[in-house]
Amino acid sequence: MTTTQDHPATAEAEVCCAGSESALLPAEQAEKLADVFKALADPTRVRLLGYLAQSQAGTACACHMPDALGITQPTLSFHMRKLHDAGLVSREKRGRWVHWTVQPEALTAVRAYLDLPVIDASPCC
Amino acid sequence: MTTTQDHPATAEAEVCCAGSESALLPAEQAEKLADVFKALADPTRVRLLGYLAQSQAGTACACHMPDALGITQPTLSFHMRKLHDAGLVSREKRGRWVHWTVQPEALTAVRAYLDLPVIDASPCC
DNA sequence: CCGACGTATGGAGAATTGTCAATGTGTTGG
DNA sequence: CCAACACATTGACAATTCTCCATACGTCGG
Repeated sequence: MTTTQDHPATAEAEVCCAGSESALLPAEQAEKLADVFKALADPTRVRLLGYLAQSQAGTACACHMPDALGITQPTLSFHMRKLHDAGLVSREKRGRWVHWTVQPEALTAVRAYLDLPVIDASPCC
Repeated sequence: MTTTQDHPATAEAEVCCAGSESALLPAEQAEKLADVFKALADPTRVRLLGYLAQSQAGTACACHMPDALGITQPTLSFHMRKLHDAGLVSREKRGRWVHWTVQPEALTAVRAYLDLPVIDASPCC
């Protein structure tokens, strides 16, 4: 279960650079980020969310969701549930129809993560 | 296989707004985006990539990858391969050790997608 | 050249995911 | 009140994913 491998000597100059020892994201936070990424880890859902975002006010009725996706109604329902569970869209029932709206706020954490502020090259290795 | 449901009449005012008919992302493009999201759809990989990004010049040797992850060496190799296959990191072998470097360019498409320029509310529904 | 080391790969098993057909639930129109 | 509709849920199945152990591969030190 142990991964770290001892370097021959910490004092000697090694092929491998002296460990930068940067911090690790807390497990809980990493899981929350991964959950959002999971919700987007399917082409159909990527298209559905993109479709919604392009609609007026980020809202569209499910009945407008294109047949071009080539999926059945239960499958569409399945995917919208995933997006909803991840907080990416909100659900509003108007009569018989369900209207979905993008929740852009749900993406702020992911966007911050993806900015990945890489430390510019210092004399390391 | 058909999802679209006919509205009683296109002419009549319905509960559901007149379809915004926005375009759908091309399947190929949606798959490429989903592939990157898949690579990030795991807490361990989210932490690994974050760790790399925080290291000097976005580079770190695998031997520095923290034991705190609680995974075995094959599992670490498995995850790094996923990140590599998605183009998120590059691999460079220096002697016995492998050094990984973040490839921030691989994220530009995803970042553009996540900007989701929602059209501000027009009189729709 | 040989043994130790860092990493990758193969195989196996449990868990999760995506899809569909069939069915259930709530709403609307006649 | 009843039939048609919009959507959700269930159950089933194939495919994928994550994890480990065992082992193979390439490289370095002695």
